[in-house]
Amino acid sequence: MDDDRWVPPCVLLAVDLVILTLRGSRLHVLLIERGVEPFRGALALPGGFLRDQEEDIVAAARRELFEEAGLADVPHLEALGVYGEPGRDPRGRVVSVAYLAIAPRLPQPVAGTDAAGACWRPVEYALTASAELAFDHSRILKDGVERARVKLEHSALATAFCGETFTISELQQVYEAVWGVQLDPRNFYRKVQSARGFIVAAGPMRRTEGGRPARLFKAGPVQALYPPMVRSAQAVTEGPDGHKAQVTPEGGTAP
Amino acid sequence: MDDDRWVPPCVLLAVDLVILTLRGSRLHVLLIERGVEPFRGALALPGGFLRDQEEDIVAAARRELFEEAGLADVPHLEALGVYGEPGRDPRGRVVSVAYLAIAPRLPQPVAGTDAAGACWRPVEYALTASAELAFDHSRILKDGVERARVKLEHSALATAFCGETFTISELQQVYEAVWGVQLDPRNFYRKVQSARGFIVAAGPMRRTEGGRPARLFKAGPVQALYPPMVRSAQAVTEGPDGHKAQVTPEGGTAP
DNA sequence: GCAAAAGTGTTCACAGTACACCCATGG
DNA sequence: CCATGGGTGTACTGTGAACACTTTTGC
Repeated sequence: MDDDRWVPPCVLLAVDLVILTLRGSRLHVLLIERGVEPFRGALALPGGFLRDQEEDIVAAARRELFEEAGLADVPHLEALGVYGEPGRDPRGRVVSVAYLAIAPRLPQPVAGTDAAGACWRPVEYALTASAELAFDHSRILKDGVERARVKLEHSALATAFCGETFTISELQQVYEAVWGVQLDPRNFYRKVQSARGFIVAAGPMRRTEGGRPARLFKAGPVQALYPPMVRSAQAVTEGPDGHKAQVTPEGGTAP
Repeated sequence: MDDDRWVPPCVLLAVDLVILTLRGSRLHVLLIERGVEPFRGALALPGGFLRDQEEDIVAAARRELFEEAGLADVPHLEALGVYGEPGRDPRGRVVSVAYLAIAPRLPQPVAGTDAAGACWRPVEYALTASAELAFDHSRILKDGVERARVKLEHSALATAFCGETFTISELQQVYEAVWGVQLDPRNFYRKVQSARGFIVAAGPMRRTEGGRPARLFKAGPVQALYPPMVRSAQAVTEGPDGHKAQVTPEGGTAP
């Protein structure tokens, strides 16, 4: 790879964060308004450079999250990918490591030193052309949302969107918001309980808001879901004109 | 993220490659024997540093693959992850981007400039303690193999292990080798054909080696498989004492 | 009682498995 | 004719979707 004289080139290492949360049954992403060039004034994912040579990459991600949006204690950061094409950043060769996190109702973020403002935006809005994020952040966000959708099927991630304890219908709202579909409450009820170790009863307590009180659950011990929560069938989505349409994997309408 | 005086730190960017292929119905990985320090003489995944500031990361991966093992034309490199803990490389702060590739019977690799030798090793062997790869390459290889297993379920990746055209039982051998299980040929035959766009007939030609000639197929147009090839059931694996045992997702034995 | 949400039971269709059986070739 | 692997038909079984129905609360 190198002879003794040749010295490998350096690159600037950055982190970017896709932080997703649920607000009012819609999926939101944390964005900041950039306070410095380049892309000053544009919306972007929170992130920034490594502070020094020794800083761990995940640690840098947590630090930036705190500095730019005042958020601490975000539970789990999952590596999403690397974005390092030459030319993606006008400041030079910047390679960015993207992380994905998911959390229950997070507090209103506060603007930090390099960010003129931090805010939650619905992901559909953030992905429209009118929002146009800085750098290649639209791409990163798109990858992050897709990753979240897939993870919901095979991992116990959905409970991370909820609070300490939750009802089954609250958990259902997570799936509906992230997947953008409607699910049958009765079948969801059983399906989620049949996944062994996914959720466990949290005391005989009950909480209410409307009809019959619901049992409370908390996240179970397992990470990998079996059987998985499959997304293809049973999924019913709102059509543009308000009626319901079957979602098929091909994207067409089922016969 | 930075004030005007502060300059972000540089890191050395490397690439590592997990190249998988099938040899004699077993899954093999491409390894090199390191010809330079550190870890001189140890086995490692092929890889190396970016050549210059402007080089694309995937391009660097392809270049290293050619330089270290003489392999060109490896079809598709998929980003596997980033490995960048401080201390993973004694030469300084090295952040490595790992790629995964999968290919049909690749030629015998040739040793390159920095590699004393390049060779195919069965993955079970490469993952044992006795093989002990350099750096954190055991971890990367483990992640790569697991990724390949999962991708076989949901994507048309398996055809990439085969040649231009292949029979259905050849395709089955791919699944059996990567998953480490045995499948029922009759059911596999139909299942693989029911996944729309996965494989398409390749002419009325037939090829033979034993019994009745088999139809030839080639890779179809789709990337995502529907329905997916599920791995859980129907999977029968050889027990240590030779008899067959049911594989359950929990790893236990089915009742 | 009525509305609303939680939770249960039951039916039906279909997908996955197992396996009997037929087909096409080489020796 | 037999061995070998390719390919088809079919019965059984479990899971998911659909939906009727009961339970428990507030008003």
